[in-house]
Amino acid sequence: MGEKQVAIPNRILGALPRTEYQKLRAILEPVTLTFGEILYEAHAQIQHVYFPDDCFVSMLTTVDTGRAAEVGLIGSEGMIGVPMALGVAVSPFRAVVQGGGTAMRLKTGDFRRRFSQSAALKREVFLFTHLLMIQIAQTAACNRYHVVTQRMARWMLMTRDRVNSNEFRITQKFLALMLGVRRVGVSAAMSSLRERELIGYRRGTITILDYEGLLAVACGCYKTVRDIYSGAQARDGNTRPALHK
Amino acid sequence: MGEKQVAIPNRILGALPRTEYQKLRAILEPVTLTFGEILYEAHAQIQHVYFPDDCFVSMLTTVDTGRAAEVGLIGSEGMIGVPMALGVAVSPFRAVVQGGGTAMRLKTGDFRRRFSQSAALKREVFLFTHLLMIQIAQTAACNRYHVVTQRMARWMLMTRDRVNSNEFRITQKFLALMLGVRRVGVSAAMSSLRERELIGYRRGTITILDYEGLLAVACGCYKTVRDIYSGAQARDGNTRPALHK
DNA sequence: TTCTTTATGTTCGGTGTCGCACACAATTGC
DNA sequence: GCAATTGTGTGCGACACCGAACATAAAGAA
Repeated sequence: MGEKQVAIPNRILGALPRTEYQKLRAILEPVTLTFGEILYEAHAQIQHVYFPDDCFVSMLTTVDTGRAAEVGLIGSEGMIGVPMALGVAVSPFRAVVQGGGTAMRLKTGDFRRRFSQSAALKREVFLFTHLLMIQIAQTAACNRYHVVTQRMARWMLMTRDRVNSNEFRITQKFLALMLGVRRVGVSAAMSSLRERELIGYRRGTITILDYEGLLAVACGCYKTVRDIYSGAQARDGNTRPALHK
Repeated sequence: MGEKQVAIPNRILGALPRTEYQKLRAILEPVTLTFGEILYEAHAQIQHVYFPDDCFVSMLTTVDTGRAAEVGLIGSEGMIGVPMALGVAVSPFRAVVQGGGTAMRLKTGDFRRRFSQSAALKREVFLFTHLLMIQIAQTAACNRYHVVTQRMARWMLMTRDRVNSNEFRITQKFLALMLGVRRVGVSAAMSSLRERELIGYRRGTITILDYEGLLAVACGCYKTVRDIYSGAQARDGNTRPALHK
């Protein structure tokens, strides 16, 4: 039996064969990420790739000057630093910690070395890259078609999945920044949801009271992406149904 | 000297070492793609990957039921079938030929084989994957912030670059579908641009009359993405400045 | 030719979001 | 205790876009 099996919160790391993981383990550095911390500035060199345990990170892209919009939300299901897997050491996006917590990280050089040698790591990271691309594309369409209330509900549901809790901290101001709308719009949308008893909130803390109800308010983008993620991650052993030929 | 060097229109294929390309050449199948042709349906198996010569293809993602939005535009600078490079044989998007022309294609099995054996092909395809991701993300932000006229001008400029001509065929109806707006909106925006003598059009044919003027009308998203693309592709021999460490 | 189809132009009321400004409430620091 | 900071709620006019319906114009088919 040997040493106790410790649960690995991060899905990518958790999906690696035991031996692969052990090799990585030695060079993985546990870090605590705090709300607001900027992991990458846009167009800056990537120094580390991060595998979140229980934190989550927003990917933001900038338009014009000053205005930004969230294009992706990454938690324990993924990795921050996907460009490294594509041979690029510059992050096109700004990566901001939305929910504090712990993560494991690797120096870019270490990542590059291990990545080139581990078929399993490649497979997992590439699969996540694919999923992230889908999430970003869905966000593009979502931004085009759906109103603030729907997009906000989607954001809350996505966040819930990533923090694995019905309660999380976010102010209206920050939520407005993520969605790319005025705080006033978020304020109106949130009070509407509170009135319908789908959520509760007070001064920076949001609680999801009625998951199903919120799901009904949110646009289908949430469900679409969630199902693709969970479909890709539903696996027995090494089989990955549907997605792989 | 040997045989005559034929120009390779597709950038990915053109960037391969001569010997690599020769090996691919034997199994590349030249095809003619016509306007409206659907290369992949969303969530369907990928049968071929395509390397456009002078045609270009829209990637569309669906929301709700029936409504779709363009998330990417791919011409001779890229490849259709990026998920294959990530180990996934299912296209998350619908791929529709927007501008007819010729392309080279590979069966998925052939692509997989060659891809796993060619470092150069991997490098080029992964770089393009990275660029495509940036384009999609920029589209997400663009959809959020910019008005129809700006987005439409951006689309025209992107298309111009891909067909390498100031004139191309597209009806208001189709342009409306791509942008995810009403045809009425496109109609108004186009007549505004015509009045300012930035473009000309009649029954399905658009001509860019004033590139600089159109650039001024379009949102910065066009320039942002264009510069990243050309920066990544500016290369002397094998050096790829800035993007690679 | 005439008929049909396709492409483009115009009008209507309704609504979601904008930018701005201001008021109030809760928390923190002194 | 009080002041300062931060978070939230409201009102206002402006405007881009929506859905729908209808009108005109150009191209192709009979």
